[in-house]
This record gives sequence, C-alpha cells and structure tokens, in this order.
Amino acid sequence: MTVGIKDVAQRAGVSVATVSRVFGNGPVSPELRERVEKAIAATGYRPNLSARRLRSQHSQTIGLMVADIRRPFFTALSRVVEDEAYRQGMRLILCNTDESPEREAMYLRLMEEERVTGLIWAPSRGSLERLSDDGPPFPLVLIDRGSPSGRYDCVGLDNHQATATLVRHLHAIGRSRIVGIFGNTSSTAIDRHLGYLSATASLGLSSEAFFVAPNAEAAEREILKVFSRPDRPDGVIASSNLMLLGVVKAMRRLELRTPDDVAIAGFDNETWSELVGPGLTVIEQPVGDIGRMAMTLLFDRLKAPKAPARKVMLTGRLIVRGSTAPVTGLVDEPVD
Amino acid sequence: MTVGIKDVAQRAGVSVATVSRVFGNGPVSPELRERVEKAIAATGYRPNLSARRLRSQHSQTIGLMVADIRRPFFTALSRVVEDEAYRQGMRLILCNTDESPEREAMYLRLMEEERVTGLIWAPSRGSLERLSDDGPPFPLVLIDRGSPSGRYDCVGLDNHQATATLVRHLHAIGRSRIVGIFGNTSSTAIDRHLGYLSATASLGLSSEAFFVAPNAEAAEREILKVFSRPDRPDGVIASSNLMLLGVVKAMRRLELRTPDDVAIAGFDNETWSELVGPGLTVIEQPVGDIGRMAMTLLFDRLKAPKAPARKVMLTGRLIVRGSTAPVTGLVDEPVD
DNA sequence: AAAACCGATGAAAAGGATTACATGAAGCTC
DNA sequence: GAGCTTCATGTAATCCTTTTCATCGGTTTT
Repeated sequence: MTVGIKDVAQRAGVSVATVSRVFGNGPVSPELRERVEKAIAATGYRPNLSARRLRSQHSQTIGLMVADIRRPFFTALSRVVEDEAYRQGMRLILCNTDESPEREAMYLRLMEEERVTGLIWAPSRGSLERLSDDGPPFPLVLIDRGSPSGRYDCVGLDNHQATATLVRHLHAIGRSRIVGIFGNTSSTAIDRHLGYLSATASLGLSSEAFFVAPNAEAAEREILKVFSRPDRPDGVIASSNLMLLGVVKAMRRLELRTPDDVAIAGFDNETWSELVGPGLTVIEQPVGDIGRMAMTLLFDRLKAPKAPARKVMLTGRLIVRGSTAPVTGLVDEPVD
Repeated sequence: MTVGIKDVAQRAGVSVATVSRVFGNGPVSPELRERVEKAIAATGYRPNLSARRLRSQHSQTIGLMVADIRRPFFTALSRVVEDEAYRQGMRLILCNTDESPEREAMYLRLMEEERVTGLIWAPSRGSLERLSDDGPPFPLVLIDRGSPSGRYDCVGLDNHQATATLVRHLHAIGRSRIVGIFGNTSSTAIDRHLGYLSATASLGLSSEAFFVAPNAEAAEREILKVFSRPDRPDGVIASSNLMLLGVVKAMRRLELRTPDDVAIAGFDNETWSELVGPGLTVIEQPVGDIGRMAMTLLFDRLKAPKAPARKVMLTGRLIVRGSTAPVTGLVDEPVD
C-alpha cells in the first residue's frame, strides 16, 4: 500500500538505517546517498511524521493560542509566528479561545497531548490568574498580557505607556473631558485602563472608564448612552480597534463631528485606519517585533529552562490622523 | 518520566488494553472504567497523539492552505473551518502560500508527511493548472477558485455573476465608463474579469481591465495612472478588498469626489466597509457558508471517494453604500 | 447436561520511523 | 604485521499506542 522506509531501503539495496540517515544528514557515503535518493524519488516515499515524532520524542510543533484570529492584531501576529516557525522547520497549531477559560483548558490539554515543544499564548483574564498554580509541562510565552506572578516569559506592547501617550496627545490638542472605553475580558484592557487613569490623574483631568464586551456593537451602544447625557465628553479613547469603530459609528449616529466636537483615538494601525472618517489616530503596535520576540523567548527558554523569566515591553508608535487634529492634509503625520 | 498508558494500567490494576478502551469507548465494565479514570486523574496521564495516530492510521488532521491569512476573506474562512474541524475532533494545519507555487509544493509535501485526512486549498493560478497531472494521495477541496479539469470538489462565490451584478449596479446609477482592476495572481480574478467583460458587453458598455499585484499600493498607482488621462472613467470595480482601498486612496489623492465624480465598488464586506469614505459598496461573500460547505464536501468525499466531483457556487449579496449612491442615510441598504 | 454464544478482559503484535550498539573494512602508528 | 582508531553500514531495540486474537466465566440454546 503506502510506501514505507523499508520499501525504499529494499529498492536501494541498503538498510533502513541508511535511508533514515539520508534524511537526518547522518554519515552516508555519496554513492549510497545517491542510490537512496533515487529510490525515494522512484517510490514517491514520504516519511511518516507521526512515526518520526514518536520515536524521536521531538514534536517539532509549537502552539499558538489567541482569542480570535479575526482580530487584526492576532491575524498579523499569527502570520509572523507561522513564518518564523516554518522557517525553523517547526509546525504550528493554532487555536481560537474566544477568551473562554473552558476552551483554553481544553486546548491546553490538546497541546499536552500533541507534546508541543512550546506554547505562545494570549491568555484570558481568568486563566491568567489561575496560571500560577500548576504550569503546563512545556515552556510558555505569554503575549500581549503580562504574567502577574512573573513566572513566565512574556512580550507585548507597553500598554500603560501607550495609553498614557494617547491621553497626553488628546490633552495637548485641548481636550479635557476624556473618557475611556475598554474591553471586559482581556487583561490588556486592564493595563490600558491603568495607563489611562495615571495619565489623566497626572494631568489633573477627570476620568471616566467604561467596560464592555470587546466588539463594535457593545462599544457603540455604550458610547451612545454616555453621550446622551448633558455634559458631553470631548475626547474618547478606545482600547481596541473594533471598539474604536463602534465609537466612530456612535459619532455618526449622533451627528457629532470628528474631531471638532469629539476627538477619538485607539489602538492598532490597519490598512483602512487612514480611510475611516477623517482618518483614525491610533497607537501602532510593533506586531512583527512582538511575534519574533515571542519566538526568540521561546527558543531561549528551550535552551535554558532554568533561566529567570523575562518580560519584554515594546513601545508603540503614535500615528496622528484627522480624528484628533484639524484636517490638514491626506498624508500620515507620524509623531512621537 | 512522562507517564504512559502502562503506568495508568498498573496503577488501576488493569491491562493497557483496558485503559485504551476507556478512551476509545470500547466495552469496559463500569467498575473498571471508574478505576481507570481515577488512575488517569491521579497520574495526570495524557495520551500521546503521535503514537495514537501512528497505530490507528488516522491523522484526524485536515490541512488548510490559503494565500495569506491576513486577507479578510481567508481570515474569516480559517476561523470557520477551524471551529468546524475542532467540533469534529480534528486538528487543523494552516499554511500561508503567498500564491507561490514553490511554497505550495512544499506545503503539499508536508501535508503528505502529516498524512492529512484531507486538504482545503485555495490554489494559485499556476498550481491550479498543473494540478491535473498527479493528484495528492488525499481528498482535496478547492475553495474560492474553480478546478478547470473538474476533477476536484470545489466551492466558492459565483464570481462571474457577482461581478456582473456590480457592473449592472453601476450602470443602473448612470455610469457608462466603468473600468475594472484585478489581481494578477489568483484565479478568482480571472473569473471576476470574465464576469466584468460579459456584463459590460451585454450592456453595450466599453470595458477596460487592469491587472496588478493584489495589494492597495499597486492598485493605487495603477488607478492614478489611469485617471491621469483626459477621458476619465466614472466608475471603478476592484476585484478585492485591499485593491478597493487602493482605489479610495487614489481618489483622495486626485481630490475626486465619491460617488459624484467616480462611483466605486468591490468585494468583501468588513466591519469598516461602511465607515470608509461615504461607505463602500461591496459584494458580501457568504464566507461562513463557503467554509462549512468546504468541510461538508470534504467529509462527503471521505465517505464516497469515487463519487463524481461537485462544484458549488454560492451567491454573494450586494450591499449598496455611499460609494455608488447619493448619500441618503447611514444604514445598509441591501439590494439584490 | 453438552454445545453454542456472548461480553469483558489480557497478552502480544503491529504501526513506521530513529538510534544504540555491533560489525567489519580501511587507514594509521610503531 | 599486530594493534588501534575511524568511519560507514547493518541489526535490532525502542518510542507509545491501538487492535487482533485468545481466554474465561457466565448465560442461553438444544
């Protein structure tokens, strides 16, 4: 039926060990190597990865668990991680958790059964807290969300600083009643909320934060409610891309002009960010760097399992566009 | 070291076969089943999937090869396919080919080595043509792009019809010089081009098509060039999301008003489609249906390997927005 | 009461590769 | 030329399960 290593060996007139060595770059004379390679080509032999993994005890597989691949940040991240993984000859298992602790637990079990070499994971708020007790039997790199216990390597945007940058920017263009709207499931939102709080406090501004499900609809509803009150804010910071879109929709509904009536800003720079309304002011995340750093942390951890955990915080870039400035032109105006 | 099925068996005082049967829902007395389950919990045993797959000769894995996970259509698709796969107790291997035949060939080899149960694939133009010769040793479902030989199951949008719908829509609002801009790597673009040609022809309109790399920058450059000529078109159809963004950018550069000066329309409805400029008129693809149908085709094929190939073409939905109509309101206006 | 059957269980083979160890030839040293 | 090392090669054990087959008690059939 399916051709195995034995068939190749027989055809080439060598032992199975020699065939295996041809794949593993073991010591094989040029002559035999050529005979084996011919036999492989002739038979169309493909090594069975399950058998190889079983025997060699190397899964050559890493896991990537994200909340939802459809969120632009995770989409971009998965692409980077995948490229990097395949470049290193490893496979990637991708899982969407929807921030549900049950799904996370299920997928963690799957990762164990796959005997993954390591896992890159953006854990939900709930799992993050429970993570201190019993770690999984493989290296773990947390992305986008810090590990409170400090037991695990992690990498992500400096959310505290980035949000503070947004607040200061809105303040610099004369806004004083700046509200923040944050997601209620991720721990990223917590960091951003803290950055928002400390920046408003240090500038002597009032602060008001709202927590809703991390999607456009929920954000739109909440903002509509907030803006129906008599004392209208003049600035809004949204803690995610989708929520920012919800804010834009709410502004349209209310027929408020951006940025004249309300200045708005958020996170993640996308192809379309400059084309929505007057252009959206955002913090651009260095998603390529985050992905590559996650891989680096993982491979370093494999080399030195006992080394102390590292926490890498990368800086975002503020991209100012029409939503927080008088419309002056059509080109991006990067500002630090 | 790591706990195996033997350890569990020993601890429960049964044979390894019985432990295996507990996992496989084989015939086990309630009493023994409970003892085994206790032993599993106590030892934290996790079955080794590599060993299981090797012995059972079932990889329980399906492959998904797309051009680039970052394209919204593929992002959404992968999410659907992944959910469906995990629901059926299967794993998913995801690969980005970037429409490169070399990468496609490499990943096809990988799929063989993984002994995947089946593959869902959006092949590049080049691979699609070469596909007739020697098929892979597993069922194949093509998405988004038809199989010319008719040898493989496939599912996707009816691109011909969808593009014709766009042309007729532009014609209905009084446009007569409608140009089309298409990607030069995917076969989807070919179908859309054909739909564009036949619709313009049957309406007695002139036609002019441009083929560029499927990204916003290339589309923008090309459109800038086209619109610098004296006889300006009054309508543009873009064959992808990203290219449509390029068109919008070009319009901004040229300070042309949409839709007054030029009406534009394209493919794929996204969260932000209604918020870009005056709102983008697009054909919404039934991506959920496409993904689920791909899985259905695959599983049907597994049941009946010899059944004739099926070609499923789904209808898109035209969503008319400001980019092709006088701005009348802010809500979507679905039209057939 | 013997024969046939049944369902739960265990012993052992099988699945397809890698790898530890043994072997034997060739090349060196003295 | 005896003894030692080196290197390519082969033999067989091994990785961890699932699955086949045999066994065994107990029930039903004749």
